[in-house]
Amino acid sequence: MKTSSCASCLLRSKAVDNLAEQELSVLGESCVEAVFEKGETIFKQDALSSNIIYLQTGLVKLLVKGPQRTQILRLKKAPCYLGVPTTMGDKINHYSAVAIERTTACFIDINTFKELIRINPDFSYEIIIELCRNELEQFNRCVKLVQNQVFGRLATHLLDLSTHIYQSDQFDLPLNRSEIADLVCSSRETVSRLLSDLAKEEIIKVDGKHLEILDKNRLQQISEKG
DNA sequence: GCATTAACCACAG
DNA sequence: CTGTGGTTAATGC
Repeated sequence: MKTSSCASCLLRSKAVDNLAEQELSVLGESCVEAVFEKGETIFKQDALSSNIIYLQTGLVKLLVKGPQRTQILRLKKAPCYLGVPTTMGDKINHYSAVAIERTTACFIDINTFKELIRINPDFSYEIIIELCRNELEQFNRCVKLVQNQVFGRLATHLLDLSTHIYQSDQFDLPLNRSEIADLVCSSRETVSRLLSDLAKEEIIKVDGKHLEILDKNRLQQISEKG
């Protein structure tokens, strides 16, 4: 088994930047790097989890099995940690993570991670910050989902893809229509229709999975007012 | 009542 | 896998 050299890693997290040389080598010894192709599962709901995942590159969707259908909790883009709540908070995963782009992930042994949290406050601080930001994002998403109409929910997520994930007005949708529906809590048909409607209004341009945002202001209005 | 919203079904590229 | 049309139920003037 090859051990990773976290000391020389260019993609390491801000938290890991705070580790001393000796801590870095401890981390490296308990850390394994793996590549996931689009569609491959990184970890699975209900399975035992004994690792914290750090995403170096790529894009991932988090899924939960609901009573009716599978819900997409959210998308997560590298660099970020995955599974801290689900691994620290319980023995099993409460959700699955599936790569939706080619993704490189480091698997960190939970005991090593806990030990680093314990001995290095600057490391812990960065982890807490990331967890807190996550929680705030989740709260916002929750309110949007519950109080906005589908139009607004879809618009919000298109803007999110554009500004936070791809940093461009043009990108290829990483999900099919049905998955977008699972993300915005709607049906596949409605997503199809709304995308064509937005295209008719010349707010966006759609060609299969390719999407271009033409009128960001109007999309923002729709996103806010629903 | 009448309009709007959005889900479900069905069927065709 | 997608786009559209018809139908239907819930909700709001």
